[in-house]
Amino acid sequence: MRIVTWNVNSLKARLERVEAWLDEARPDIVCMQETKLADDAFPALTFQALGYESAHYGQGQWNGVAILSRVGISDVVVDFADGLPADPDARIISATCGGIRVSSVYVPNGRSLDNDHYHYKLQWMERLRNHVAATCDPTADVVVAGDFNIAPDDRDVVDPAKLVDVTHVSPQERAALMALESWGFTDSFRHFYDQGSLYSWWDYRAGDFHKGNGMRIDLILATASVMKRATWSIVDRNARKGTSPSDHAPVLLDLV
DNA sequence: ATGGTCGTTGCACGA
Repeated sequence: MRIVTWNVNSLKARLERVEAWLDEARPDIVCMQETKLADDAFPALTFQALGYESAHYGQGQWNGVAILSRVGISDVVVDFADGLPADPDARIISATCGGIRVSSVYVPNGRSLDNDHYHYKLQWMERLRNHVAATCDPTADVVVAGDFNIAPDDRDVVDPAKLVDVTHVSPQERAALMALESWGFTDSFRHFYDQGSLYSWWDYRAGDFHKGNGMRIDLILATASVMKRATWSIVDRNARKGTSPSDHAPVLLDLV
């Protein structure tokens, strides 16, 4: 079974490339972020023709998350299931696919450390942990995959010394991610590669991709029972090349 | 040399 997370940065702008990539990589479960579509604009029939059932939670214009599955999709939950007031943004959708409880998440960017959006980001991460703890068992098959907008540690950036007092690397953000992982998750890519220099996002500007100036912020978190089945993980940076790419590359995790 | 590009929308803003 192949599980993928990919921030497509507008499915409307990216559909042709997404279709071509799905045909090539043949994933079984795809967690997608930043579809930037309303639910009635989501191209479910296009994915159906490629063999995928799907569930989408969008608002149009910004955000928007989806799950595609070739191994069934049931018990779809949009937003957090914690009884608190709904998140104003469409940033999380969960479903059961092939026996795995899967969530596709688009963690808030944070913008800057002195921005209200940064506090929203930290609160969102805490709420994500509570959501997982309330709805899942750490001994079960659970995957939370998506754009976390957090580089877990200094191996996940090019030059840590240049990243002081900025989002994605602050101790508070990293602690929030560690708190989520401590519930029972492994950063599956890191399980297979303990070196750095393999990133999942590169700014469109300044030729960052070609300079290798990226960050690893797209993660597939998996519980122990899923990790026992894991055989390899990779970032497909080829998907970041060529005409009209997303600024993120897909991350893959294969299970037996 | 400290910018630079995208995607949205609408004549800026978010990432």
